Amino acid sequence: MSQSSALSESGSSSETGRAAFAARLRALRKARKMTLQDVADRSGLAVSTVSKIERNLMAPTYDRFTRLANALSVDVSELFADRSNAFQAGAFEVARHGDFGFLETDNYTYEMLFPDVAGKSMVPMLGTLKPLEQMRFDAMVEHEGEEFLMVLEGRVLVQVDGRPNVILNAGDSIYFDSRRGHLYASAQDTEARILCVCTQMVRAAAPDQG
Amino acid sequence: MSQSSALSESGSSSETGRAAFAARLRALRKARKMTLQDVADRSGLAVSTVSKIERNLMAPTYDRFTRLANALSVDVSELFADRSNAFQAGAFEVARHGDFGFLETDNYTYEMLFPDVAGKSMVPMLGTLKPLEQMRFDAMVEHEGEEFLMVLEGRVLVQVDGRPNVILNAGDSIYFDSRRGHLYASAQDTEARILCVCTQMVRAAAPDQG
DNA sequence: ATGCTACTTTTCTGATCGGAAAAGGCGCCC
DNA sequence: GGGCGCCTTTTCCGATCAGAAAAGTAGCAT
Repeated sequence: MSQSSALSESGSSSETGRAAFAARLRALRKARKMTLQDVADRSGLAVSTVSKIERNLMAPTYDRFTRLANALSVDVSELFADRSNAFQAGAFEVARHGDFGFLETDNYTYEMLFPDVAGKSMVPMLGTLKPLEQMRFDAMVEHEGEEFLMVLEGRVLVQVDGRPNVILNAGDSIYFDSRRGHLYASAQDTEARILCVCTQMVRAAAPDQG
Repeated sequence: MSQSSALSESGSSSETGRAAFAARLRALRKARKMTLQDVADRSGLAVSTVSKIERNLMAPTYDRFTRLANALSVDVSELFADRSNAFQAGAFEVARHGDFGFLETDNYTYEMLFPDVAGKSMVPMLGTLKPLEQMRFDAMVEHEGEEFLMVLEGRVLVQVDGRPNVILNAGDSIYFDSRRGHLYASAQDTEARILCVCTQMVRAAAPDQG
């Protein structure tokens, strides 16, 4: 008893998601049309144990945990992640040229590709960059994840916080940690076109309402 | 499979890699210059518990588990995955046009971009596709992760297992689950150029060497 | 219905976990 | 050396987990 106040398992708020986990576990088993016995055999656990875990009557320890993942042949992380609106297995989507959602900021015009594919682990977008003189320079962006940029047309100036500026020509590319502040601009007086792929959604960087 | 192949758990029913897990946990804490007390506070666990877990004297249950991940502010999956050669924080690398490692297969010529950046979560590559008639069709590739493909030049035929074939023109792109077998080819009698980004390393698909 | 079979839940007991407090280190200052 | 923080490990015991076996539930024959 006692100390658990801070942890408060009972409170729905600070749940560690065990209920969801339990449900996921059962769902995974059912999806494979396996019985408790099957899972028990493949994992080396007792049937009763699997049953209790699935009904959230018991919190499995590390070992049972990994064995369960193993028995269901999923990566352990899949047992934790809520994939309810995750990338759908077997997903497949085509984006025709010009077929996308626009995202306009002070500095950029981005065309988000595949805006309808939820939970994808990469976010590809096409960008049109204004010339340097027209840019606001207080608007460096930083966000979680990694970023890949390739220049399709024109010349692009890339500023990454704490790194020397780089000029990229068409066909050049750059890969960096998005957590560093970064900023792109056309390096000439015409617009440039880029393809940019992030591993995480970029918040529609509020330009100056800071 | 994927990640921990090298770790070789061997006996499926024996060790579940807890020792490695324990070590990783301690390493993570040390890297953050946190004490057992710190982790205990942030996780709501007892100091002794954290100590025991780190020394592999105890197998934490689901709840302690997620709390620990939380306290160390890592994703739970990171506690399982061995990131010994992970992406370096603040990484930043430029690839000039023509500056890459070649990867030649029966069907494709790929140019891996940023081959030296280890542990990046996206693997971008440029590809030159031979015309359809010259392709081997028994060599569909499938691998973990997701895949993004954009056509830079030419017209490309994309076959994805269980999906209708698609012809992409320059500027078109496609996003799909790489676990479905897939195959690209130039849809005309000249070569096509593509940019392809995967979320996982593509094994140098041995075409038919058993 | 009765029985049969396949699957799941409950029960009960030993094993292990989890936490508070006590006991070790260890470096440092006086 | 003794005292003193700081961090870690050990001890001890209640709480929880884990498994074997018993009991319950459901489908499906006869």
